[in-house]
Amino acid sequence: MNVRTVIHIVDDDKSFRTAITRLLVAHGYMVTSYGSAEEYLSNKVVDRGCLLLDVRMPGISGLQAQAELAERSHSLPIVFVTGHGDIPMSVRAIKAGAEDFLTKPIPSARLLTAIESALNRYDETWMQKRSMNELHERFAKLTPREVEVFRAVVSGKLNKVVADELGTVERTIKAHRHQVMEKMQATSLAELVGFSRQLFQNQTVTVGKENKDGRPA
Amino acid sequence: MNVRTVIHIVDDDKSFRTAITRLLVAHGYMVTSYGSAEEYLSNKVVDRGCLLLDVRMPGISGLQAQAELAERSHSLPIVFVTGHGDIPMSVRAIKAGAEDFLTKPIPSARLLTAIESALNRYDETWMQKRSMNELHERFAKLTPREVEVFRAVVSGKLNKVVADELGTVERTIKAHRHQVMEKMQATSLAELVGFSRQLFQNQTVTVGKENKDGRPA
DNA sequence: CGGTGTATTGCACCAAAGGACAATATTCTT
DNA sequence: AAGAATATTGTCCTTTGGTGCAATACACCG
Repeated sequence: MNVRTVIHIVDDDKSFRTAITRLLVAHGYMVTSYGSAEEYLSNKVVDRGCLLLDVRMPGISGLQAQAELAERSHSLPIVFVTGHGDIPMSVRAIKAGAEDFLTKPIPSARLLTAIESALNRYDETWMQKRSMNELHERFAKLTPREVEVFRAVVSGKLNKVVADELGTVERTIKAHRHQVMEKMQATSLAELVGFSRQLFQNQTVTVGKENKDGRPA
Repeated sequence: MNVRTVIHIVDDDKSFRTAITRLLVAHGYMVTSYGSAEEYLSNKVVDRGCLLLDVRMPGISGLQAQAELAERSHSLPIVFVTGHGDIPMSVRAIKAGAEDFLTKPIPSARLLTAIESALNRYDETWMQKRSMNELHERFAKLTPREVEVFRAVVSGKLNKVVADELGTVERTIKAHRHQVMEKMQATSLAELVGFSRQLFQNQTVTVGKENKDGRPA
């Protein structure tokens, strides 16, 4: 079984959907189309692909749909397509992560390259996502106590220090630490730290001495 | 001495520069203006600030200037400002990292919020950049051999394994490792790994077993 | 109540990392 | 040639980390 690649068209203009579908099918893509954002949103997409999204539609607009999908951490890259776009609209869409913003009439070549680009992004993103999911699953198996130890350990604290902080003894920390390594499937501390960075990329490290005035040299 | 915040205006329209300068000065900003991209590019900017860049100008265009500045890892966020913009242009600018893309005539409030937003981004970025520079400076002090050891160590290898790989003995690796910790100013392996991630964020970790078909479940 | 999972801890032992003190060899610079 | 930086290695000792084996305690579930 091969990977299905599906282009999803969401546009209230039936003739547009038909035309684009024909074009894309002719180029070997599998296509599904929807007459409204609501219709698309009610489905859950799992295939590799991208989304051709009209901005102006009755009901939920394209931009609203984009926001909605972002909350769901939707994985499909979005190519906006519109007949009546303006610059602020395009700026907003791109800032919100859209892959491209095309105006009708759309030259076929332009559309196809946008789709290719979107699919490339999909592929790039996908591995990372799956990797992240995997890590989250492992992390979810940790007990609360183990989570505490995990965080302490990847921040470079010695076992005995962690023991003090958690009000216990070193031997106990060793036990938890062992469980953490086991459950996270880490083979070294370095790897565990790597996992931690992936999981909580927020905890950015800032290095270096402060300037007195907070300015660059 | 306080932090200087300077807004740089690059526009070939003198009257526009004057008007905007007046507006911004009235709002407490320090302003410098340039009649062409070349003029701006020949200066080197060090202050906190942002750049108001016209897209269409004689000589180097705003978009070209953006590309040029990107190569220099220019730190100032760019707000594009134009009288004759179109959607593809705005998409390109935003994709290339511009903070915003405004069309003349620009409502004052719109411009001011864009600038505020740009300055916020500047502040966010700045700490990271300085942190990164600091790390690069430290890293630059490592000898070639130490770099090898550094890379091996943060990948979780045991000293003796590293020794084998580099054709030497464990004691030697310990010596280099010590130097690495010293020069990178790391107080723990975890921290060193963190530094490594920052320096070479490329080396993304991918976790989990491959699906046979490479697709999500 | 008995089983399971979690948290805890002790003891002993081994492996790995790191520091102290020291030495040798090479290369490059002044 | 003298001096500095680099790369190398040795021995000895300490600290840390990791494991095996085992036991205690608590909470929750059927």
